[in-house]
Amino acid sequence: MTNANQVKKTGNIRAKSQVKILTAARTEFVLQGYRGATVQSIADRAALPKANILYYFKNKENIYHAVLEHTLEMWDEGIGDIEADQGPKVAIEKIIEAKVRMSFKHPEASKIYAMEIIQGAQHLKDYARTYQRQWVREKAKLFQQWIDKGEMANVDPVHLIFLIWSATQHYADFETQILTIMNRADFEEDDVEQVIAFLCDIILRGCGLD
Amino acid sequence: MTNANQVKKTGNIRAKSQVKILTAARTEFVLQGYRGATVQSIADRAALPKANILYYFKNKENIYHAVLEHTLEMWDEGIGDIEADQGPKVAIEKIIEAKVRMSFKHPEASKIYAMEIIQGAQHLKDYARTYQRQWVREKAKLFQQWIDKGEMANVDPVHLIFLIWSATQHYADFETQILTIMNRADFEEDDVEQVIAFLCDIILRGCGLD
DNA sequence: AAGTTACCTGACTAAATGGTTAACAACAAT
DNA sequence: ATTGTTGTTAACCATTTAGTCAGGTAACTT
Repeated sequence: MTNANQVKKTGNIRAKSQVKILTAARTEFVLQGYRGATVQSIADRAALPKANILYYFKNKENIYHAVLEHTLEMWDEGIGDIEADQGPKVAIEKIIEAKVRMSFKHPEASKIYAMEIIQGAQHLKDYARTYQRQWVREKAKLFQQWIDKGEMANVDPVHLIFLIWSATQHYADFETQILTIMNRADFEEDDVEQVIAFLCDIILRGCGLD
Repeated sequence: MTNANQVKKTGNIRAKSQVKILTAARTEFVLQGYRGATVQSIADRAALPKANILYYFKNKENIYHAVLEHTLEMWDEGIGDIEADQGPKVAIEKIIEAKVRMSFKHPEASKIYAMEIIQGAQHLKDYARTYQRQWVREKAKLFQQWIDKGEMANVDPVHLIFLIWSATQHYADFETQILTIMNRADFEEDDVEQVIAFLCDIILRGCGLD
């Protein structure tokens, strides 16, 4: 067997185990919080002995960091990028759609991130904490240009972004509450489209874009 | 000394200690989560010996329940009630203003509640879990009547309430992130009014109420 | 003054937890 | 076959944690 194959094979075991562990860990961290999730509980959920978990990850904090990192990557990929030439309507629609789809597809990722921020972002490195500042500044600048050109109502662009973020993430983070209020056991396919339609409708009109 | 005075005096010690403990506990629960907050850390923050904490509260779960209950009471008091005869514009303004003020005044309460919901509301009793269903149903009914009378745009009332909740709570729960993005150390008086104005402006217009 | 109640706390314990180690198993390369 | 690498895991340990308890003090009542 070639060296490449060997790397691939061992890499597979490693990768598979890590995915199993991280998946279990993500769930445990959401359900129990950082301190409440024990290495043992993660091991149980992953159906692996505890020592095996600590063979692949030096320690608990490492597991959490890996989960967090994965979450941030997902956020980065999932958030639709917008450009100046497409106009405010398409831009807002793209952001709303991307974020709503992410919320329904990866609620746990959103929850982990939310809990981290709520608790003061103690585990986030500085670059991760300030990363979004640049993102918001850039997008806000675009919105401001559209406002200056009279292409949309004069609303504070930064707060507009907060509004879109909060409204979309809400469906992930407060899943439990929303399902209770809607008297449902689970979300269905239609819900995603309905939420996208609702938010686009009201926010676009709110921006004078109907 | 009369019996009433005795009750008052001892009651004061009890009440004072409990407030001190609950205040410390709330902060610890926010910063460290339920499992991460230790009785010792609460004791340290309250500047009391650990055994004293457990004199006033049977156990850790009891402390948490007391904190949660206090949070729910605050939510109940703080949320402005709306009525049919005032029309949709005033109603929405009242809800937004009440919730934004609460978010800026008691961010910790909002955070505790948010974390509890995110983690699946494991500590909330059934009546607390379903309490808001009735609240939302009632208010949604009002909105629907206004829609039917053509007094506001045809937007889903339930999702409208979710939108208002999420947008307002965001300023409490994601305080850390918002401050980082706005490059600020703290919120100021003006911010509250500005957020209220922004949200009323965009949401009212979104509901066809400008 | 004596008794009763509320309040306070250092010292302790049993259980849980994160992490280590040492021995072993699978397997590929030489 | 031997050697080295990777994966596996039971047993173990030091520390932390929630909660108990016994012995106190202070305040109030009679």
